[in-house]
Amino acid sequence: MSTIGFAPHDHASCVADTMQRAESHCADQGLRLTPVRRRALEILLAEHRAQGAYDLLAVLAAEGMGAQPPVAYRALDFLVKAGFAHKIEALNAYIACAHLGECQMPAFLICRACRSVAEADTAPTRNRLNDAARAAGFAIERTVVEAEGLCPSCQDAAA
Amino acid sequence: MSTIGFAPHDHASCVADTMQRAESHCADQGLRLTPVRRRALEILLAEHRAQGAYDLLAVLAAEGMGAQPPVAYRALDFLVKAGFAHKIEALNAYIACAHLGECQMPAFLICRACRSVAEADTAPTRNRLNDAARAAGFAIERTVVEAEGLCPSCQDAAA
DNA sequence: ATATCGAATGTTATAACATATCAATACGCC
DNA sequence: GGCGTATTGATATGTTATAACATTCGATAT
Ligand SMILES: [Zn+2]
Ligand SMILES: [Zn+2]
Ligand SMILES: [Zn+2]
Ligand SMILES: [Zn+2]
Repeated sequence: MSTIGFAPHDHASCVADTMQRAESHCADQGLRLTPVRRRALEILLAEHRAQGAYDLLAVLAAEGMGAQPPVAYRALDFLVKAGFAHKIEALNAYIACAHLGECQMPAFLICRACRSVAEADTAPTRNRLNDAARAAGFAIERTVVEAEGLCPSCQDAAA
Repeated sequence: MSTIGFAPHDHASCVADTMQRAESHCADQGLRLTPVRRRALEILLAEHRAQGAYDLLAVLAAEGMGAQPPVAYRALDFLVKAGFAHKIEALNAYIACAHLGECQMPAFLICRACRSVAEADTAPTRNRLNDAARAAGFAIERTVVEAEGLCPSCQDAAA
């Protein structure tokens, strides 16, 4: 369990490492990390918070990289499919993956106040859900595990 | 773990029981199950499927119970807060609770083809998430556990 | 009975999130 | 160069959700 997102850390190298790994992953897999996609990933990575598609779009537009919703959604679609980003269903928003591509079944701790997000890998949950699914004859393709609440700093702020 | 929603069952009494329990729960808690709210619950209960707010609204409107979005969203808000319904975040849709108010931490199996939903209570998952949250100093207020895939009949249909 | 207050509803408008469609361009390959 | 595919540009539309304010309803207190 990493709590990156709530804890202070060397964020500059956090970003640099991830971009590096994204580059080489794309090279390996024959994926094209085009300028818009690359910039979209940088924008998501800039903060360990969920950002809406239109937030992303606003930044891209300000930089002259396309001003229509499809630009943002296409980039997000690519990043999600490549495993570089996740959609936070409870917020209809997006966040860069904290483990670049190594996620099996991500779980998120989501602050409702500041939208910061910590990502974990919760294999045990999958087992439990798998039991339930098997009993029901249900074929799981994707799982969503999200916990909403308050992060440490927002708890302090509320006190 | 109940797999109501996928398995055949006496749905008429499933509905009647739930409405009964909703009535008495409201009486106990001083909540008002007004005509619109009652009808909204009946509509959700009619199927063990997720229904969009605008689907619900269409039915209410056809019956002369209000034709504007806030009508549906207010009713849904009441039902969710009372524990009579859940929002399925992965679909932006709503479903009646299968355990009327007895849910601690619901988990859902969601068919992407027919939107039928089975509800389970997964206390063990909570423990795992709680461990993660405690380690991060995060205060969980609500959890979302959803598995998307294919229900038994839609698997058969696809075969 | 009637004034008052809070809850619920009616109504209009708009915000926020997401996709369909088709044309134009860039890229990799032969 | 010529071809097929992936990507981008652009317009329009579809879908989900809330803000804001007026009105009505229901219980309570005088
Ligand atoms: Zn970081
Ligand atoms: Zn926070
Ligand atoms: Zn039933
Ligand atoms: Zn199905």
